[in-house]
Amino acid sequence: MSAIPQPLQGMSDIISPEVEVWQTLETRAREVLARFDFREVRTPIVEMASVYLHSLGDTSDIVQKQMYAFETRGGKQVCLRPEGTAGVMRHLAGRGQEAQDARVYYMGPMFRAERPQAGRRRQFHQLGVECMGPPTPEQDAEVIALQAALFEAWELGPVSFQLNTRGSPEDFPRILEGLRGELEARKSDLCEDCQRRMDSNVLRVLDCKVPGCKEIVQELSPITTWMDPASLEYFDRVRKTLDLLKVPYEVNPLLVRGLDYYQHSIWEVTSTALGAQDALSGGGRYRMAMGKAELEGVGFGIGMERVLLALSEAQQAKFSVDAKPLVMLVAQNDAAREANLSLAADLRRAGLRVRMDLTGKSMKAQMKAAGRQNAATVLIRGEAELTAGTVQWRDMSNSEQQEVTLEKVVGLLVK
RNA sequence: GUGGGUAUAGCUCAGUUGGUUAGAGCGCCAGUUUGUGGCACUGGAGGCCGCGGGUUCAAAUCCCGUUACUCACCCCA
Repeated sequence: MSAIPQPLQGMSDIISPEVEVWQTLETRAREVLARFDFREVRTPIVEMASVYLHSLGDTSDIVQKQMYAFETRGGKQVCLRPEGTAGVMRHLAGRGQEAQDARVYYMGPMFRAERPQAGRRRQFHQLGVECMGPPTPEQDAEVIALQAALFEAWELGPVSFQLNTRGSPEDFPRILEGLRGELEARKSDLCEDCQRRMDSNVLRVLDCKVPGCKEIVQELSPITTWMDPASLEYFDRVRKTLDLLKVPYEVNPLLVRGLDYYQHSIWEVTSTALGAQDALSGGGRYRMAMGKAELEGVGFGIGMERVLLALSEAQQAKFSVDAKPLVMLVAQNDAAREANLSLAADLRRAGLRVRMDLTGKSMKAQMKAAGRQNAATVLIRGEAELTAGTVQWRDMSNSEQQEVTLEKVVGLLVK
């Protein structure tokens, strides 16, 4: 047993019937994305480590300890992508006007070396969207509307859209200073983590789950206190546009997001169907340096594993049963089995899903297999049918059986 | 990186205060008069009880280590 290799920790094979759920989600997503006129971009899974080092913020945990990084034989520092935005920015950087207008999306695996838990894997899959261009509140709202359309297409049930603003980069120092100032007096009442956060990442104090911290946070001034009027005006227009686009949301003044590159609109989608990791998706407007290029855009990433977890069993079953009905060919003897090989070729060419026994099992065993595999139709041939040029057509749902000529079989099955 | 729980047949699990050939259900294979499924009955295959070490006359059962799974923290999708 120990000799058989297992997948790496936090990575797993995705198999039927679950893989059909993935396929359905992906297909529906592509339809929605096309309606908003977004195009797919497929960037490499391995990039130069520098692509992430500078863009995600050097202090984030992702960069500090979660990257699968290694050195190539040529001595290059590379890593498996821990998220999608930076790779897309690497692609767009230096592309001038083309990049200015980009509306792109990606789907695929990301890698972070964390301890796995419910809704968190080391290899996980994200669907991400990046919309470039000048920062307008209307653009932010349109991207949020796209995200809402995705969840609607997936029939995900009730999800909560939570929206907030981080203000402009000019606001940041005032916000951090303001927060630290108000927290300083209460520092000894904060949990250990939050005392550490006061230096490393003050904003994170706002969404601490420890009850004592929550109380303190309630008494703080909202971060909008330290924002420029222009930033507040920006946020108002995002909200107005969302109303016009008929996207329901709620403002959560305590919402913060982990990555440094966000500014102005940030949002999260959560589901009560999930455990501790209840965020299905997170997004926001960002500005990112990539080499000497500076890019700004708005986008979001959706954790596909979490979407699957949030889907009810019933919905998953519904998404799985889209396979075509199965036709099973049953043979009484070798001659019939050989004839069935040709029949199988014809039926498959006609687009039907066909299986047959190739090992010479008894008819009883073949019928049993047909039942187990949920065949809709069984075509049976023995000596009598071979000489007559017919097959026995058995409808497995009601056990009704009749003899039909070979010429008619394809036509009957295809309709 | 930190902490809790779990690890016995393909799957879901029993296994009493350590005791001799390790069990059940489902699934699988074959039969119940030889050209036919789903029900029922009969029989069969399949486990060095995660891996390594220790205690003991004796370990699935007790002790230590290790790996994986799982849940939570940190952090994040």
